[in-house]
Amino acid sequence: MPSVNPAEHSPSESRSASQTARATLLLREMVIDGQFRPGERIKEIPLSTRLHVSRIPLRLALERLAHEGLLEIRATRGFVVQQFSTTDIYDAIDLRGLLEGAAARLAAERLRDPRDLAPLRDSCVAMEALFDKRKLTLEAFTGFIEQNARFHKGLADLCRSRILRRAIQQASSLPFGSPSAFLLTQQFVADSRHLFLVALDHHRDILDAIAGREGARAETLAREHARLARRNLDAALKDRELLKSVRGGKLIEL
Amino acid sequence: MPSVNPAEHSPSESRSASQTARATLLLREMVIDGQFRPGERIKEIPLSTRLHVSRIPLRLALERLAHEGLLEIRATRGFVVQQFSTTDIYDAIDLRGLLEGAAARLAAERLRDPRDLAPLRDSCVAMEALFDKRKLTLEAFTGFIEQNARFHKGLADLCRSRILRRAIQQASSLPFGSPSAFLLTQQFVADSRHLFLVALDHHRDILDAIAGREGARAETLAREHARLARRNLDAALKDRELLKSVRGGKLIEL
DNA sequence: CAGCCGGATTTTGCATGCAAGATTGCTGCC
DNA sequence: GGCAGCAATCTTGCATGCAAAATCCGGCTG
Repeated sequence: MPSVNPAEHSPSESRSASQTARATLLLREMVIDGQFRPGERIKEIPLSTRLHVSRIPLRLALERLAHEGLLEIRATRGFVVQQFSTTDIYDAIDLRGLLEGAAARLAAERLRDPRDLAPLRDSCVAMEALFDKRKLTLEAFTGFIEQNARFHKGLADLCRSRILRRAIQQASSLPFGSPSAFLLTQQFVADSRHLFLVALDHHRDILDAIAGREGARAETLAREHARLARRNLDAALKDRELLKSVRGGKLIEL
Repeated sequence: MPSVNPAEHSPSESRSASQTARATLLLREMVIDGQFRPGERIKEIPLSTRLHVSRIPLRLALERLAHEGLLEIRATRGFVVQQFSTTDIYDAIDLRGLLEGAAARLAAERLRDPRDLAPLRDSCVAMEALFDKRKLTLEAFTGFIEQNARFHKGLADLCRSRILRRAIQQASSLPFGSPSAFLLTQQFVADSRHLFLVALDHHRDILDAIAGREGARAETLAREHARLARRNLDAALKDRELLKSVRGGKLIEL
């Protein structure tokens, strides 16, 4: 067991939650970590002993991950981990862009009180503060990720559409569909400063468009903003070794 | 069988499939049929005896319907049926329009062999044939629904994006998100002929745009096409009694 | 030598039962 | 009379066990 199995360790951390929640968390990490070969049938009994849960909560966890899109339910019974082509990933990014674009437009159209923009504004201000130092530290890096998530969450909330918010969440839970995808590795830290500055600029523009109730502009900007993730993907794809260290990289078929 | 509970009858029809599949089917119908009050907590044991399945497959069915968006998982344990505002329904329709628009654009952009358009073309031809008679019969009505579904399915397939196809399917499984929503009742038959002719015209235009590789045009057309469903909703909303007879109408909060 | 068929083994689907947690109603105190 | 605390009951979460279905493997036949 070279890269250790988290199930064997630290059972204390996640013991409080339900078995199903634990199994879901652990299993998701295992899948994303590439501990199953794509196409390989996942057998319940060995997995349940490995995760220290019984088969019932394990089954529920498998179902949930299948709904997320990480696993596939084979007609002839059994779960299999999904493999993703680079096209799939591009499509997932564009899908999120499409949905976030719609959210931005709706946010502009349905905005009532400008004070509702506070979460977005705060995120921008906080990000700005992170760039004070000339060099990007690791804390600043993780702080950026955090504020980025906050902005995107705030955008989804602003559209005042449960339906669309739900769709965005589902699209973001898709592998590589998250707004922070491909940013979650330290190797990029050195090159990331520029990217982050551009992203912040995008955020400011989107905020400005919503504040000015310019729906079409907000939509276009948010849609294009998602394509920043493509750049990261392109960078990762250039170096296979790097790709393997990216979260979920082992699920990409080359 | 007008409105009786299907669980009590015809256990023969769905006996072959798995218990979970049966439970999912039956439960979905019960929920859409309004047999639970929105906000009411669904108790597993009485339901399981009523559906003639044990709690394990019932639980799985509940989870699936929750993922579909019909049920909500309450934090303090338990499932509850969702209620939908008219805004929710409008948003669901627009979401499908957004996604189908993207699919139409991709279909135009990624089209290789014009022969791939055959499914869409066939659907249009078949629909046309249904209008031969001056008056719309019930068979023609159901035939229209069928061909409509075929067209929309074909559109999703043409975009060559698993990710987008998946998103469309999820959006369409949302209550009232289906391309045939609000058409599934006979009361509308009389008024529907005009609507159907318009829909067929839209389909032809979308097909034409894709065939001509006019991505932007195809996107706009498909997006607007979804708004036909809004008209049906508006018609249904004018008459409360009518609304209650529409599939899923009892889930709408007024 | 390849393909097919049948039995052994594995694997999943599901029912039952139990224990922990939530809910409700009652009682006693303020 | 209202509220807090407690207890009884109900409800869900989960483990175990069994049966059916699928898979695998070896032998047989063409």
